[in-house]
Amino acid sequence: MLIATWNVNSVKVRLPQLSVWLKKAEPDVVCLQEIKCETGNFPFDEIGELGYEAAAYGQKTYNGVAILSKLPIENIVEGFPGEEGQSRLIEATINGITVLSCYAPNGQAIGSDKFAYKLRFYEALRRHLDGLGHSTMPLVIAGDFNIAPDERDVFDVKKCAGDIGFHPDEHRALKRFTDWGLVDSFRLHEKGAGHFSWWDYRTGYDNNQGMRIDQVWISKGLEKQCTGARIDIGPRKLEKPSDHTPVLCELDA
DNA sequence: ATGTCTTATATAATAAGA
Repeated sequence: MLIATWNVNSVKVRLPQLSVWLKKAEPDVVCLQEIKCETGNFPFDEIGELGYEAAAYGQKTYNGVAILSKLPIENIVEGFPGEEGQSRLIEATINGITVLSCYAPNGQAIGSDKFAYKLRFYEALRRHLDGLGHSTMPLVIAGDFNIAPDERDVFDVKKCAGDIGFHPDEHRALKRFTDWGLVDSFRLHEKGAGHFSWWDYRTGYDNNQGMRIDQVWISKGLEKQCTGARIDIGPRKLEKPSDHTPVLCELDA
């Protein structure tokens, strides 16, 4: 089962690129973030024509998450207690695996109200996993976590140190969350630095000033079944790209 | 500090969020 995550930055604007990529990459499951539309405005018909079922949880203007799947989607749960009115998590069962699409808060600036919300969100996310069960269960939580896990995951350690997305408070929050029993599937297969999933529109893509802030986290129970993981930079090079590009994880499941 | 993109409001620039 090939599972992917992609922050599309508006599913409406990105539908052409999404359509092209689904046909080319043929993932079985795709977690989307920043769909930026109300649930009722999600392009269910267009996605259906491409061979995917979809579960969406959106809101006006901002945020919004979805799960696309070639396999049947069951037990859909929209949101969780830590979202504080923002559509940032959707959960479903696919092929016996609990799949969550997650859009963690950006946090804007260190010390801001939005930064405090980001830290609260992570604490609530951990509590939510505790409620779901033990890490021996088959679970995948994929999305835009708005944190680069370690020094290999930013374009310039000195420049990024202490900035949003690479701050010690964020690393503590991420660790507390992943200590539930999650493994960064990308790092099971790639140990090197300089592999990014997001590049700021303002600094551009060409100089590779990116960060690896999108991850497919898998439960320890699934670790042995993870046969591959990669980032597909193709969509970031297209016309009118999202600022993020898809991250993929292959599971023998 | 700057750069750009998307959405909303409202029909032209701005603001907010990222």
